[in-house]
Amino acid sequence: MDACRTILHVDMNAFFASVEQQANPALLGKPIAVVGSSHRTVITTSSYEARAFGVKTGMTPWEARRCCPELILVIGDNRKYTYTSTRINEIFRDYTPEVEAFSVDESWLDVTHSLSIFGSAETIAYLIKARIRHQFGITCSIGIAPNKLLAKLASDMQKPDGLTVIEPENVARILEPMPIKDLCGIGRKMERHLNMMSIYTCGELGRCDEARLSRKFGIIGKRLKEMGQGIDNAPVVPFGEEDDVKSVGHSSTLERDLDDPVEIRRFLLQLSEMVGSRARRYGVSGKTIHLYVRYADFFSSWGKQTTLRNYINLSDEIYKAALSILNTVELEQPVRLLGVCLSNLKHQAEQLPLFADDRRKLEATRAMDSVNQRFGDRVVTFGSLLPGKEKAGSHVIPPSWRPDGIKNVDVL
DNA sequence: TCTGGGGTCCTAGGACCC
DNA sequence: TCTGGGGTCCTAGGACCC
Repeated sequence: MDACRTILHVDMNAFFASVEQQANPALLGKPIAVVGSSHRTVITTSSYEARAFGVKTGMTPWEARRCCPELILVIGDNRKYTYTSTRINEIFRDYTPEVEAFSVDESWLDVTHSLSIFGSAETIAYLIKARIRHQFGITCSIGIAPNKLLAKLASDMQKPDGLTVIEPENVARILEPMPIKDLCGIGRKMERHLNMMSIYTCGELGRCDEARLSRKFGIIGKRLKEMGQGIDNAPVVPFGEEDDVKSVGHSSTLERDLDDPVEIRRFLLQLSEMVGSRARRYGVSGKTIHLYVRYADFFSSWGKQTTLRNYINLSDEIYKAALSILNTVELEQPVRLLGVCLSNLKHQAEQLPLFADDRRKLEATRAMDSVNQRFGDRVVTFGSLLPGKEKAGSHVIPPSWRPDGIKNVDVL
């Protein structure tokens, strides 16, 4: 096998909430939760003070207030989080160029080749913790281990402000009693399936017959056994070397359920414009359009996709394709959520359209994009969006957000 | 006052071609 | 005309992560 590596996993503690508490010292030491502006929002992150009352991610503000009547709700400010996340990742790169952002608040660092410079992985971890605390006033938990899987497991073992080392010789002892769902990649369903096979701990998973796992889970079987043994050869993939983006999508829950076709179409156009402008910024176009609808009852929903002959990324072309899908369906209930996603992507240099009309359309799109990039999304938009009775509520970025440019979106 | 948003990967089944 | 197999592309849906 390959040479022994040393990997750090850095997990920012209650990231969005901690950033807000630093930005407004009146919130320090108080139970707070970060939410979106829509009345249909959920808790994105809560401070440790709030978690002590049982406040959890995904709760509605109403549920959260029931746990914690003093809870302070803060509407998320994405610019603060993306700015802080980007600066923190710059700190990481002072210690190794091999930094992979897993999400807005988690990164892996391969420090194997930095140990001789800084002495030890623990030293690097302490330096990083001190700098983040000094510069941003927030804490993180760091795991140190021979691979990404174990480093992530380690960073979860002490929160907040923890530092946990899993030495190669201790892997088996630590994994033996560890519940399988603590492994990144084993969720609720997988846990249940494994439990039905009498597998509850990583130790049991690691000893399980590979053929038995493969019969049940297919090609994942081998991987599952390895996970139980703490084996993970996945490399840390640094900035700019990731796989190409595979899809670009936006979905949004409406402020109120809609059944007016005109309003539904207007919202669809708005989503198409968001998808299109991001695809153009990435320099990608795609030929599969996916439309997703969730109905008022929350539980029933459907998704349909269509694949075109041509690659597109202009907003009105995306809209047309999404609308053509919508038109094939008789809506059964008012609509709660709409989503549009562009996939089957091609990274391409832009071609000048053949016809003058199309060239003018492209120029108008570029002008619109450049204004929006300077002044924020949707300052300039299509006329039919302007009546804007149904403005989308502002969303807190999903924690899976990564700084632009982390994904490889270069024009070929 | 019920229940967010952005992704990736995998599987199964069907259409179509050679 | 019937039969089978492999490869590719497509749609639909589910599981997982943050």
